[in-house]
Amino acid sequence: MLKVRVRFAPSPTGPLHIGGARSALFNWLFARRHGGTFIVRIEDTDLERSSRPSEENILSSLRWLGLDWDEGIGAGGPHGPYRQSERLGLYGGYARQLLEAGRAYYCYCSGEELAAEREELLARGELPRYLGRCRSLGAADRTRLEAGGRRPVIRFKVPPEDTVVIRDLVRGEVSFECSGIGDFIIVKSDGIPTYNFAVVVDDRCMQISHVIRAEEHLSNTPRQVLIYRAFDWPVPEFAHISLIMGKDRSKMSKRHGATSIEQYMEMGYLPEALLNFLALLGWSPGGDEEVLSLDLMREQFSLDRVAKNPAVFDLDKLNWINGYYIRQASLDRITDLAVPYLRQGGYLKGKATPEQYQWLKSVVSTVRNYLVNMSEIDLYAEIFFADEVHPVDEEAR
RNA sequence: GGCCCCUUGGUCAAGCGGUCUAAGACACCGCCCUUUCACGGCGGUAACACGGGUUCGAAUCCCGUAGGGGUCACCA
Repeated sequence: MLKVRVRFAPSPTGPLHIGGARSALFNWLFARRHGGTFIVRIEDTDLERSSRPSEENILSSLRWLGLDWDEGIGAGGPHGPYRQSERLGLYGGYARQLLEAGRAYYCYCSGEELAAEREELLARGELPRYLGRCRSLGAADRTRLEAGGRRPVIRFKVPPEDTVVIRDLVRGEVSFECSGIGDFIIVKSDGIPTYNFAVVVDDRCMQISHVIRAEEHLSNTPRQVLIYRAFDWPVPEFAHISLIMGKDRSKMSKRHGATSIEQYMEMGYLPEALLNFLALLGWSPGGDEEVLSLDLMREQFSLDRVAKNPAVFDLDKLNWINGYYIRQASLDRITDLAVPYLRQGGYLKGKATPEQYQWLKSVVSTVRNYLVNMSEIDLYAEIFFADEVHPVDEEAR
């Protein structure tokens, strides 16, 4: 097998969420399993929605989880920069190549024109897609349109009668007819590449061997393959992992409760428990043992044991795994983890004296069997700290 | 709606044509341990979406149907 190089390439438009963390984990496991390289790249070509705080949240969540990366933001590497907004100068040259080869063209259609075309197609019961009005614009047309103040986008010319077959490592062969794909935009009118173009250029430049990502990208993949073909670049292997869904079987979102890694951290979930749980959501080890450390998982991970069907996020099971890890961890560690919650609850002020710390340890050790996450220590700690105890009845006493 | 993906207990899942009267885990229920609760131990309820094929034989292969999901942006 060729050298394994995989990447986690989030868009910094919000905190790292459960699904993203699982994608990162699978990439990490795959890289570590095969002695490969794990790269973290930031896809921030959407300047409007991207933000530095989101990027920082994603990176710090990744670090908290213990998913370290070999190349990328903060780690450097020979293929940087690893933030797309800092690579903007690079994409233009590739777009020009496509233009010169006749594989792409300038398009001056306005938003209104596009919307009208769209409606017309819909009305006729046809697939809404760009019909290629600007495909054969001459130089004269272009100067005229530009004189009129129009800024063009660059569209990729999709070969009409072609079929794209993707060999996906988890889904098998998936094929798409090009007739269903309109000429899509690769460079926006402000000169910034779109996602479908930037990923391909970057994955090529960074010599990515396996693209492991969420299933929502599956239908984008044929477009990307078309670009690889146009450049005559080797196409990487793909592995599309199913989505994680909420209790109601729709895609996980805020209304399903906590979705960001940061929230779980704040509630007192242990990183290894979260990782263990996430790995089991879509991947199963060969044996019966389900409590697995990162080290064990990296030894056993393989893409052909990744499930095709989407998985429902089951908080009960996460709670069970987390409780299990809390019971297994050393008392010192659990006590340290408990301190911030006790302080927050007002049971502890300032730094604990050695005597207090011993007392805390004994409290933690008697109470830890009850915990599902560390923040719950607050519920059980009161009785140990209150000056007076008020049993509800004789039995409670 | 078009295209694409998916379908084993409430949930995660094993199973990759016979060993399936279908594993394991979570949740639930019961019993044991324990002065109580928790932890732990033991046991139990509970599933191959449906209909056609193929085959001596199908949870496993093929085709439909139904259901769920994703995607169709100058977002990623």
